[in-house]
Amino acid sequence: MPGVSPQSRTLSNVSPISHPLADLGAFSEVAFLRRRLKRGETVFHAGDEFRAIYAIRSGFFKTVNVDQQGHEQVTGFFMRGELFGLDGICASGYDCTASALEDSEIVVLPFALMQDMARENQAMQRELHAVLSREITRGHGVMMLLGTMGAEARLASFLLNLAARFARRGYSPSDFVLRMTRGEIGSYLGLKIETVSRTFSEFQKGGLLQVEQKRVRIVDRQGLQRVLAAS
Amino acid sequence: MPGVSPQSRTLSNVSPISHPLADLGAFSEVAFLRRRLKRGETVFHAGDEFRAIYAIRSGFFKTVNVDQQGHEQVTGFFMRGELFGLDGICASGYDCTASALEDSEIVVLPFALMQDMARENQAMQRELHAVLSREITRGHGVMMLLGTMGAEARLASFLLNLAARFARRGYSPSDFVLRMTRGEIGSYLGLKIETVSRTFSEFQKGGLLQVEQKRVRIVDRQGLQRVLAAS
DNA sequence: CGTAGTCTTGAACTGCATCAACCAATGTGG
DNA sequence: CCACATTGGTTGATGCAGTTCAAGACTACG
Repeated sequence: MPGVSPQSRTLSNVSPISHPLADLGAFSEVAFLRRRLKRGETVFHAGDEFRAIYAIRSGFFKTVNVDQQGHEQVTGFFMRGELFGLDGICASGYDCTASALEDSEIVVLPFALMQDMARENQAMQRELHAVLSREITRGHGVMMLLGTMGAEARLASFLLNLAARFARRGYSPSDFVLRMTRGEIGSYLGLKIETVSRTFSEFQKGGLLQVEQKRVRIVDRQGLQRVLAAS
Repeated sequence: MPGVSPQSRTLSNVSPISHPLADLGAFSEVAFLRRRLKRGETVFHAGDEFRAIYAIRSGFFKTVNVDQQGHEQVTGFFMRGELFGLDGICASGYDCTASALEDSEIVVLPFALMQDMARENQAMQRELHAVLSREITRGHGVMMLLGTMGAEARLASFLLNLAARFARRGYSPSDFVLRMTRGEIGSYLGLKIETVSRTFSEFQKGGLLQVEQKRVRIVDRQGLQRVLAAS
């Protein structure tokens, strides 16, 4: 923490955040320790002692949970400005493994320090609580997706969610590159890789998407939303 | 808040909490406002302005989320000592509707006050953060269940989870009464009511359970765990 | 340039949903 | 207190969405 004391900082100038996860751009501007990761590197493993949460400055991450039976599932994808590692707070440790899907840079936010800051600064406290509750809400969204939607609706929902998050970062919401594999998408959506692949092809044939490998162009946004509604 | 100032209280004497959601017995002992509800009454609706979180003194609750398409899903069941209403913190409002599954009593914990207390008292802050992150972790568990398990494993997991929570409250972990309907179980587990019913019957025939209406006796706990492992 | 990882597509299978009928428990009004 | 309605639950028959198994194509990276 070179120079400036953490308590003197504030997050009150952070713009109100909408959708799925945090968008705490401001966190990533703060002079905390940074860390660079290459594609495939892990930030922490499930069971590691909890010390910090992480804000993404650049790149793309996934979190993977494993249950007692050894089933693995991707429980989240995170992009620039979003936070991960929020599980495991005050628990025995992280309950997931976080790894980079491309070369990335993150900001390490030691949680003890975050708590100190939250106690000193009400705006900071509110921000922290908002981040946590937003992650709870995101979980509910995934539950609904897995519990009530068919394969087409799941993929459509996933793509529209990605598009919205790219849009808020100033990227094109209709033309982007998927950083994750079909298998990872399937894991997240509770589908097999073949089903994901077939559904992509189907969307392409239906004129909703243009897909070439990892690049996706959303041709008919409304159409995708209709797929959602049709479920 | 009659008499005692909130800042003077502490939660540091609360025993460390394990499993699925909060077990903040201590919260319910505090002299906050209480509220009695009859079976079927709702505590809050999705979209209501967020003001408080709720601790259960007695009874049983469910939370139900609704998405844009109007799909409903039960996202949680909560029993004595557990907290609900954690979503919607610092968001526009609750994202679920909470209602009582039987005549119940809850403690209203105004969140602004909780935040004040958390800023004054580090133990309280830790407790609050633990509760929030535990709810995130619970969400991950449900995602895994919905994303990777078959019907039998889902129901087995559900019953074993209930059993563990009853046990920690001093009730029998092998003989209890379900407070929710088959439909509500199905909604929570991402299954149709007929599948839930059939799976109960199947477990009964297999000698794992004895079921009569809402009363469930777990005859072969190990067997249920084997069902989990078999998935 | 070759090998490993990723993706696509086809064909057959299966687990859960759907549709439908019936039963049991609980509640209501005459 | 009984007749009837309502709600919740069970069970069977059938259908289909998504899985599984299998084979081949494309891509990327050392």
